[in-house]
Amino acid sequence: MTQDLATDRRILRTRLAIQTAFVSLVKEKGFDALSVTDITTRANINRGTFYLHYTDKYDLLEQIEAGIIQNLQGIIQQAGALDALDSNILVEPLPVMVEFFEYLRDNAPLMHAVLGLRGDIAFQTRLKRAIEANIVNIGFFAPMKDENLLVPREYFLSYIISAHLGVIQLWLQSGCRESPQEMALILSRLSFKGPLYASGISLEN
Amino acid sequence: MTQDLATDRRILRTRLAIQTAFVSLVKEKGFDALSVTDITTRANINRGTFYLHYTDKYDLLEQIEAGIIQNLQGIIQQAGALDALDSNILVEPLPVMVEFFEYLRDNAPLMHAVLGLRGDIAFQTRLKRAIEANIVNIGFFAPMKDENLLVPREYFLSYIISAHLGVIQLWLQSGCRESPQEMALILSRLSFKGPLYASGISLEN
DNA sequence: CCTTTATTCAACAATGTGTTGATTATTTAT
DNA sequence: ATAAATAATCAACACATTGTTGAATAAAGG
Repeated sequence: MTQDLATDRRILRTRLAIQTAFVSLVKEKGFDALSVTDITTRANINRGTFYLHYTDKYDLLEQIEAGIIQNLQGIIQQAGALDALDSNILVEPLPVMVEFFEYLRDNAPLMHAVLGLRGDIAFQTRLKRAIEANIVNIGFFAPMKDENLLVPREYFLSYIISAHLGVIQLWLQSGCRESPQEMALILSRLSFKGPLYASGISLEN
Repeated sequence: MTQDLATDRRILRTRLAIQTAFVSLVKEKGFDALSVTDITTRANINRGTFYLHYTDKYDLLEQIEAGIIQNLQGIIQQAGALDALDSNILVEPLPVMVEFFEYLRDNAPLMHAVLGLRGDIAFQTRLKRAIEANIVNIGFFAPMKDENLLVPREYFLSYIISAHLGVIQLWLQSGCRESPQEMALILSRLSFKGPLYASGISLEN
């Protein structure tokens, strides 16, 4: 008698139209400059209909972002801990990283809208937190013992996650020219050997 | 006869009132939710007066950000190239990094408004570009030869600058508990030895 | 003191918001 | 195929914010 939320084709159609219009409008004029009226005009739906699904454009953005985070979490969950560390990591990229980049590439317009120049800083922060929580949860950095730390754990995590996100943003901005494999390898080299080592600078001693 | 732009005390007073009100409002409700009316009410000035100085709240934000970037550029300019690389870097932080953190700490409410959770992603991007342009200009990474690169130059720069910014944001969010010296040292260790090395994980071979 | 000019004030049209109730159209299930 | 359910449309509404105006007032600098 009761049916799933949002299996009604009208609902699916409307939400898709809204989200598609939203993504294209963010690209064109940026999130700030965009109104609910803009979205519904572009989506060819009544303005009132928008409010049947979202409370405002911020709510729309958050729902889109929540979907992305869920998908990325799924990818991370499948990865195991970093227990088989060897120098292969500098030649063959981690499968989980490759999948990550494949997802980003396959959803490039969407990712561009939320992570690009006209994106959302709150999402960036939420994404970092979600990634941190997940990689810590699955014990990805299990080999990391507190007594061995040269720097506080929190700063290490912030450093490496922000670095990855920065590279991802540049990759998206430049049109995803490198393959997911190449990108995963680049990040491995930078993280495992150190950015300055990877840049060819060597420390004496 | 003509005098400097903005030496008139009324102008200085008004702009200061606007910027102070703006910073406190960003902290309270975020940039998005804040109106020109909010700002002028908080600043105790007529709404029309706001428009004598800024075209809208975005213009205000940009002018504030431009000032910050100029100040940070000044700090970088004073630093020399990375030509005296030795292991001291892991014990004594780079003076330029210490100055950087001192500026951030001394302007914490302002920096929080533009870099914090309710901040501006466009500023982040502009800041990264400005830093990149400056450190490249002064030859900070002069020892970095293209033939030695294990990864594309652009990704190396994006990686390391984003990493630094991420650590800075965390530091600001947590209330600047560590001293500028400590922070500079943490970043040196992470960058020169590599984040994973600094975290105590060692690669076999 | 006097000139300059920044600020104030009230008013304006324009645009967007979020909500309403009645109507129409579409979907789902029988 | 048809009926019941419900999503989408439409017009209208009060409300808030915007950006601009011209005239009056206040404060600064020389």
